[in-house]
Amino acid sequence: MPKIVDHDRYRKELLRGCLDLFAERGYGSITMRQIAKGLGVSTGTLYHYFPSKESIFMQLVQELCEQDISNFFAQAPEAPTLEGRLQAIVDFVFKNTQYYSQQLVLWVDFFQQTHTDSDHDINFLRQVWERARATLADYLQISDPALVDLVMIFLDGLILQCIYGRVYDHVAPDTAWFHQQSQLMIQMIIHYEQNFPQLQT
Amino acid sequence: MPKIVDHDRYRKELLRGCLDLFAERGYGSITMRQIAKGLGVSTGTLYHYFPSKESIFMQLVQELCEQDISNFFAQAPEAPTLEGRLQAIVDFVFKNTQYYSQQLVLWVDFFQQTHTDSDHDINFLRQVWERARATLADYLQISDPALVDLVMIFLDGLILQCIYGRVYDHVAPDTAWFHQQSQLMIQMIIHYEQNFPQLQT
Amino acid sequence: MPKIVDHDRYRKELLRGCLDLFAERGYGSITMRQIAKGLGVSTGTLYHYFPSKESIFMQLVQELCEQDISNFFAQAPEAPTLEGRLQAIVDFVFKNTQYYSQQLVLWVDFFQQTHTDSDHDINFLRQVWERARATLADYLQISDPALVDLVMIFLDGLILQCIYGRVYDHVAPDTAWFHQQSQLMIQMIIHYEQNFPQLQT
Amino acid sequence: MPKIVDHDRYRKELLRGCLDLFAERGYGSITMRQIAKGLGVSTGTLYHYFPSKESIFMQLVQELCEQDISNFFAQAPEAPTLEGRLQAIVDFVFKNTQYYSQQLVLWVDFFQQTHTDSDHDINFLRQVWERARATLADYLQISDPALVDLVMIFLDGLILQCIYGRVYDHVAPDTAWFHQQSQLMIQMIIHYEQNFPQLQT
DNA sequence: TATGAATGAGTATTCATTCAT
DNA sequence: CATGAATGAATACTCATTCAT
Repeated sequence: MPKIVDHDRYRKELLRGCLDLFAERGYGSITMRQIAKGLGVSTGTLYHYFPSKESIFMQLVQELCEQDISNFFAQAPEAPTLEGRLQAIVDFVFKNTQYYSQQLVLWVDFFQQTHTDSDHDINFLRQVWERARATLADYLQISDPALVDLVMIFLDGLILQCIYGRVYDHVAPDTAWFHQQSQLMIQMIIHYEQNFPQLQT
Repeated sequence: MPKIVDHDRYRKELLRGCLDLFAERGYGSITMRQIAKGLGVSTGTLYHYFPSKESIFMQLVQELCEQDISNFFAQAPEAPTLEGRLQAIVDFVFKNTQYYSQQLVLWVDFFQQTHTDSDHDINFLRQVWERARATLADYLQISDPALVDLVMIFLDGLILQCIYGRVYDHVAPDTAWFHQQSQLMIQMIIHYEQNFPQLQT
Repeated sequence: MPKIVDHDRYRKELLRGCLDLFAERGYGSITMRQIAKGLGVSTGTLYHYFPSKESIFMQLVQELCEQDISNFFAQAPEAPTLEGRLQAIVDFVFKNTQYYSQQLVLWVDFFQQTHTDSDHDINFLRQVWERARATLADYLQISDPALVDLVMIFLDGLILQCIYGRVYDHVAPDTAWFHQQSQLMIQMIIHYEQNFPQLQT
Repeated sequence: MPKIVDHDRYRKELLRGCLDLFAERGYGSITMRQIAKGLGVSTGTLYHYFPSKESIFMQLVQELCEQDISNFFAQAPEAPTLEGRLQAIVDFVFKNTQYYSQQLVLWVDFFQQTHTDSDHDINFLRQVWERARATLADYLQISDPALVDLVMIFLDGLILQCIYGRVYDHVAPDTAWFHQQSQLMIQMIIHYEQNFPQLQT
């Protein structure tokens, strides 16, 4: 009759709590004690659920990719036009600016980590990444991978500028600026796509 | 005064040597001994020129902003058309992909650092940033700040994708992909600008 | 009372399983989890039967002393001559070289433990030790305690050399060498005893 | 103009200070902080001279073997008869009972360590060990290796009994007992050797 | 009786920093 | 100027032990 705890469930719960912590302090700087404290458990418990700091980090990256990216895209509203769908995505990103800022920081951290330590199982991340791109392509109903990539580039760049903006201004991202840039990009794509129909399905 | 010049000269020399080091291991993970070793000096000497690790980091960010961003844009070739100038910029970024990847990673680190430690003099960075944007606007001869921002967003996103690509594939950025995306973006801008002339000077 | 018997029975069973574990890793290095795993039980169960790690160790030493030393000597064959009896003992030790190597290591560990922690009830060990010596004297039919001690010294030294040998050569103890040394010692004792009859009963 | 310290000299000095510490608490139980404190330095300094705890331990074993065993045997007095030389050795061991007790404990610890961790360079120890035996053979002027081994077995067993004695009685080794056993052994060897002259050079 | 989740002090080791030379 | 020895607090991680189930 052991203490009844759904080990896996609790592990994922803890994992979710780690995003803020890693995003705020970064992989290299945050300590296990800080993580444990942030999660409200002891270091011993943390190690009961995760074998190492690196493992937490890797599992977190994986979990976020899998759960959030596909999940959240599934919740996206239906829209009849490409413009509407692009708008929906941009709105969605805007509503979750902080979340995606954190995730971007996490990914860059991840880049440094893997880049340095060499031997890591990176394949699973690649797959998740591809799935994210496929989901986006699916939702937008764009078959040309180049255009999908362009949208991703734009969204990444947008998030990055928000991060920089937060550093310089210590303010929340500028709504007006965000929408101005989004509209500009959407208009460009729509406008361009009307003259180069091969871009769309 | 000659001594001071030498001292300062050497300091900047050391500083330049730090970019690779910080970019590869990240601010949080690299140690002063590793930096010293990477520069070929003793820790004592390092502390003779810089009061702390944080100081090196901050000075490095500043130095790179001041020197490189504006400097390198000044070296860009003249081009009669907007398309040519955009092309020149994209080519330039492509030729220095590694450098800008490192710098992007450095900036994200910087974000975490300042975000966490609160009290830092960030103003000088803001100014440098504005100067970089102004330089870009100047070179492109675009007066609409929105469009300049869009170009920056695109370039940032592009670099970020290169970083991600390096993680997944362990390869140098894909030349063909890079150019495909660049052309798409440039064509969109050109195409769009021909129908919305208010965008250009 | 049957419950208590079962409890005690199981406790001793677990105890016997601990010898290998303690002997291989040493008291200081082995962990309770390793012991539990080695015994095929949970840490909780281990603590159900033993109040602490130290307790397991002490009980193990006691158990081994009581049970094995006297027990095994009792199983020794009858022999009419001193030479035969010495031979029987040496053969017995040789057949159980591994066991006695482990026990010797255990005793040295015990020495460190008690030596450091000061307050332990060591008296029971002293008694067991005396009983072992008495048993040996009895079996050999030697009344001179000095000669009994000499035999014990020789046996201890022999085991120790086997341990060293195992470290250097990573091989099982050398049978030929073992017998050569035993014969030499036995001959010396016999030879000496014939000229100094006061040594024997 | 660095701080002038003879790195190697100081390292060996620290090493010598470690014998008592390791012998008293054992490799597995002693902590680096305790070692540092016992040596009167900081943990940082300790790690400046030794890369790891294991390294200290291994270097200590090597250092003691090399320096002490051969050194101290060299200081042994000349003696015309085998009896005199055996006496000299026994006296020497007796005078350094504590030292050799510690060393024996150290060796048993070493056995556990190497036995467990598998891959260690043990060869150098084997060589030192052989040198020690050769030195002993040389001094005793005994050419029969079997007899040399017997002496070593006797000495090891003697030390071991002293250790056990210390546990039970909490007293210094019993001088009378030590000499009684020594005399018995010496007489046996002498007596035996007079009838089996092949044992000597 | 048996389990294994939880704890937090403790472990080996690292690190930014200082300072005697 | 330059060195690298010295420091001790901090880090990732472990461990004996407890206790709810």
